[in-house]
Amino acid sequence: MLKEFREQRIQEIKRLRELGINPYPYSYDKTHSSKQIKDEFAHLEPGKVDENSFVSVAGRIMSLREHGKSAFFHIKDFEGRIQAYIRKDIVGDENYKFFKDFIAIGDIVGIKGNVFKSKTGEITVLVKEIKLLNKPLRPMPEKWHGIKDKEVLYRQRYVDMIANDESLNRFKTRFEIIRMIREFLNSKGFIEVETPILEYVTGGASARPFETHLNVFDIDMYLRIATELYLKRFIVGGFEKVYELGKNFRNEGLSYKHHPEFTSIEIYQAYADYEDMMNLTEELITYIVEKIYGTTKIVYQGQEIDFKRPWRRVKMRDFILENLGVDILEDSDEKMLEVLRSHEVNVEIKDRGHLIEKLWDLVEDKVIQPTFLLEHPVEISPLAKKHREDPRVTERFELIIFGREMANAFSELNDPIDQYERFLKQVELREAGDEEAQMMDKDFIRALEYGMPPTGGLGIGIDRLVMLLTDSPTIRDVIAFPLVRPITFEEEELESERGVDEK
RNA sequence: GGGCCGUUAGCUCAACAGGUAGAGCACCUGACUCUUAAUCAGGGGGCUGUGGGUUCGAGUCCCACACGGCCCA
Repeated sequence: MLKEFREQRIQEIKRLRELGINPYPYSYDKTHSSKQIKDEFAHLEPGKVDENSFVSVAGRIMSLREHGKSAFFHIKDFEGRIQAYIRKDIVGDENYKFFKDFIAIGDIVGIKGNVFKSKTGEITVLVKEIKLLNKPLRPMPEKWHGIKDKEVLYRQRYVDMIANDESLNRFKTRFEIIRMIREFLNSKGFIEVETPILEYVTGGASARPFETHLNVFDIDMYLRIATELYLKRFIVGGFEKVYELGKNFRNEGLSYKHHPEFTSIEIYQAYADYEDMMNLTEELITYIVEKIYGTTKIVYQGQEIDFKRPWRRVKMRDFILENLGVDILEDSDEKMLEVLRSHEVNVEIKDRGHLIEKLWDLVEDKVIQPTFLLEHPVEISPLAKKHREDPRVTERFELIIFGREMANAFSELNDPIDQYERFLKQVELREAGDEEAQMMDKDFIRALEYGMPPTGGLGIGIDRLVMLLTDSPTIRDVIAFPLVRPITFEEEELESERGVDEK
């Protein structure tokens, strides 16, 4: 069937060429987008053609209703859909025959004409001229159910975006959010910088890195797991407000909230502390939410989330104590282990840091509304400055929304001796088999020895933020081309053609 | 890694208790000058994910594998 369709189309293209029509022309002069037409002519009276109007618009034909000597169709462009109406008495016999013989659903066309409002009140282009801009070889997906097969959605996102408007819109929103973040930070004097993706040692997070090899020096390298340590080198060097928005890589599992290649932003501001970063976080995220929704309230997976400031602040110690009755600062490792076991948590690595992380995992889901979780213990925060009033904890916060970590920030540790000792502890853990423990970065220590001003740093997970703001249940819905288990192109094609194609 | 569910026409989905595989859309032919899930008449399209087994007979039951989804680690 698919093969027949393709054959038919190839024959059609041949006939077009014989008629002197290029099925793949070079450009088209558009005057309007679909949305501009709908906005500009919204005032028209139903049934009347605006003789003074002239528009030229292009897009893909998504539906087609023929009525003998006339036809209605919708074309879809980046901004939406617009209806067009073509009549034999207006375009002439020859052009109408061309339309009937050669124009079909899925084709990309350009149309020129006047604008009118149909009897049913829809803004419509009355076609004077139609030009074929591309003749696809494959059939479009079903017109009102779209594509539901997740495998096709992920492997062939272009088909998803053609068939499902909400998919196209989701990605529009994603890149809109990214643009707004840049807009916001640039307006505050932050400078977007770039740091290496290929690194000799990688750090700034607890994660297993991807390894690769640099032939020219014959050394193994890592893909970065975070941008933190290089951004701080910028601060040492004299930059005061920097950020980097880009991809990080962690060689770990896939889940609804994890993807090995993901996007984050890290922001550093000299002479600021974690309080300042909390304010920045609130301001930045409410700026985006209000710009997209026009209000501070959104609904995520049926749950209302209110970004109205100020957001709740709760200390990690207090929250775990309230919910599990265990004090992560005072109680013994044994007590914590006991609580974990009573919740049937399997603990593989039994150092204090991991026990605290596991305890937090148990209660994380209880935090729905935007909440700053404060003052994480030193053991689990090797890059954060100790709290000015309690050296057992750090000046750190995580932003938690809907049980998910959305952001992580500290008053940055700038004491080189303290940092060195923290790295040593991480190295111990690493040697004890914790593959996610951080690596010693001696050059980073050296940089700190030259002096880094007091600095506030903040990282935000862009994919998770986009999930929240587009009401997407899984991270793969907001990554345009997510990881999928590789099968060869031929296997993929066979899967859809079911062996009908002989080559 | 473990458990559960799924894979049938290009797409979205049916098919009782094991008995010749079906619908809508899409595609092709024809009718129709304000339709919008247009309508009407006709037509083509399937190795039921892959491999094995049970059976006179398997989309359906059993085993293995592949891919996907959900939950757990």
